Amino acid sequence: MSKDSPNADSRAKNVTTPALPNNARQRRSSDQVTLSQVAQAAGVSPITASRALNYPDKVSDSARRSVLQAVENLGYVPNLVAGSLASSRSRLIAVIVPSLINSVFVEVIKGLQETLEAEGYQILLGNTDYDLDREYQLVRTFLGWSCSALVTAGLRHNSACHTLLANWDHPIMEVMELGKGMDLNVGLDHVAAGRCMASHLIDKGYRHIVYVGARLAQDYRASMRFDGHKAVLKEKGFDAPLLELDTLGSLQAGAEGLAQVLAQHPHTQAIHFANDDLAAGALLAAQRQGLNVPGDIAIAGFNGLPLGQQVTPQLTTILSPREEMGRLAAKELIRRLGGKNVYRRQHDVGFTLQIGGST
Amino acid sequence: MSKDSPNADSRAKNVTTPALPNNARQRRSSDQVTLSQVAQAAGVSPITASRALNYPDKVSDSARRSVLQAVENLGYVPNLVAGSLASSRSRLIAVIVPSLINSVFVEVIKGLQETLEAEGYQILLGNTDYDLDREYQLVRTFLGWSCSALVTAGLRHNSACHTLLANWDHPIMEVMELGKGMDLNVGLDHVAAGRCMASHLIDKGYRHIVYVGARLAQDYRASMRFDGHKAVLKEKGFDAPLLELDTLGSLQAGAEGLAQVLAQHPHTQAIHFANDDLAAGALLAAQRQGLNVPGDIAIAGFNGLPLGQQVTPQLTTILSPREEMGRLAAKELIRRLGGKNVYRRQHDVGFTLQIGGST
DNA sequence: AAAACAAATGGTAGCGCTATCATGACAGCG
DNA sequence: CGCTGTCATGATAGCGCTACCATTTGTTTT
Repeated sequence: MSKDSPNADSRAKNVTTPALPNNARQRRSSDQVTLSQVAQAAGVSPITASRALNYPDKVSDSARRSVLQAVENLGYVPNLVAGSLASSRSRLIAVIVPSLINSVFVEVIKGLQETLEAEGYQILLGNTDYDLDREYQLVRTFLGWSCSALVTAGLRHNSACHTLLANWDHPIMEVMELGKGMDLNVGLDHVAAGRCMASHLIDKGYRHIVYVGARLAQDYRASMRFDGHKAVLKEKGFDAPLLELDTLGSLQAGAEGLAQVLAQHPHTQAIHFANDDLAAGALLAAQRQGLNVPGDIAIAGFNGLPLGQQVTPQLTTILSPREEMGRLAAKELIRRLGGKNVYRRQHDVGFTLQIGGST
Repeated sequence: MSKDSPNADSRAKNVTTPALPNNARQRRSSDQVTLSQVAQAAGVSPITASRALNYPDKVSDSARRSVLQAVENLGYVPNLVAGSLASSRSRLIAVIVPSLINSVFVEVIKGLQETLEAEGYQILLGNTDYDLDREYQLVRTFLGWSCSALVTAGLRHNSACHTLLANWDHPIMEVMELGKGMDLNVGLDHVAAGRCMASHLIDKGYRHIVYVGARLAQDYRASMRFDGHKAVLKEKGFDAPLLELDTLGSLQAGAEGLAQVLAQHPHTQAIHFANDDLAAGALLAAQRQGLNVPGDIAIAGFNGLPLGQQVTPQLTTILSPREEMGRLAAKELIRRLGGKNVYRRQHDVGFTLQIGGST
């Protein structure tokens, strides 16, 4: 076949192509209904259709009605990606927690979620597994989604993350612990909580008290509680031994912690556990071994998990308002996102010493 | 001042303005670094910069290096919204669960999350509170984000939701229960699980067995387990009374359930609880009341929560592989998203009867 | 040596929506 | 009656990125 005599097909191409100024390409992947189609069906312009959906009182009743009708008829689903790009507002809230195993964070998420979802925000969830570099990566990704705000557990970040967030011009909410954060902060004073429980144990007459935590470098809030605990004991002139477990907090680990304390510190009268999972695990293990709680050994926890309230004797613990923390954080964010003035950047949700029969 | 003799300033304006064809508006809200700036700094075209980041082996080593360097220098954070709009791929996975209070769903999320995040997907989290209309709303919203896939707990949806999903051309993963779903499915057979536990109780010699659940209309999987339970009891010629609590499953509710069963069915020998929270609550309550388990009353649960393993006697339960369910669901989704063939749409993760001392 | 091919890069045109400005209609007012 | 102000609507031009094609250069094949 000579190249001078192209076949009909290629000639057809050569003839039709110049008709269009450039080759008109087709990129639309799906057959998704667009706002323009809705607008056309409703007999209005695309921008009016947009307004009818986003600012209903900016359009006439008739326009609004016909747009909504068209949406219904065509089964239109707004493309939020396009909307966000155009408006640089996404109604996404990034939530970054260090763990999903630990029910404490889940309860905070729950509080956040119910409040934010009611206001039409969606949650983008990230889990750092207690790794600050991972946190940085997640923050980067989430900023890329033009999130309306970011919630993160804790006040500690690596320097890259800090820089990134400091230059970000949206609300940042740091939850769990109380302190001077980057922007907004809702939490409780963990050092004070540790002091509170230590004081309680001393008031009860215990002198040989061991603090048991798990992976304190990661769960640094537990280590802040230990700081408070230690300070009180030092003030009273007592030793403050620490036992650190290598496994993450769980019932199983609590049983292990009890065994180690009994082995290493046989005179121990009371154990102050970093959380209720550990404490309840120790309490149940003590019972299996026939130890009397608090007679042989007193046990205290932290968090006020339901489990601790149901065991016998009831676990002495410090009740932290976790869902409330989430809800308050969400409310404050919403205030801020609504352009309201923020009077306080720091919110102390407090805690309650709950004295059970275990001490 | 006559209007014919404008001052120098306004004349300057009048002179400069016509130079631009139309008034050049400025929309860029933030001073965010864009890919074009990165490209310029790297001395390549924007599209090459894009490729360097998204398809590193499609560009030369030198180009890749200089782009990455420029990214670093300028602190560029990719705008994922823009990228998603252009490519209609978002690397977002919608995850819709009925509850965050129930730790079972959280564990599934955990399994999903760790697997998906490792592959660079982000989770958009939604909570229906067991409301199918709410589910529909969430699905609509999430489809608007051009999610890469959607994970939802359960096979039941309202008709609008069903239609919407049926016309959606991305993978859909329905988890928790096993059955013919819309697309992919990873779960376990709840009827069989109910049968399994009922058979165990009968084998143990119990005849008067009550099933206790909470809000079965919502937690319909618990009611499927009851169906299995009932079927077995009927086959053996026994009655299968059901007690339905009005509060959601919790330790507290379990204690309440025990009290009601003892009041309404005094001859009851065994209680088959819909889940471990209820069962453990009842077990702990029984102990507080001085009842012997299983002597006075046998107690069984479902899920295999750690709590049930730590109480004495250990709770007889059915172990459901929840994190595994999440991980498997995520893996199958990733296979599918990677364009791999799917050999099986249904995956049975199974369950294990775990016999403790409580029956 | 010419032709065919692959690899690297770039120009262009959107993705679907909304911010911005412009316009036309209509009321109020001196 | 013209002037200003409000309201509803529309035309236009991006948001920042990537798909698509075209082009260039270097490498292999016949």
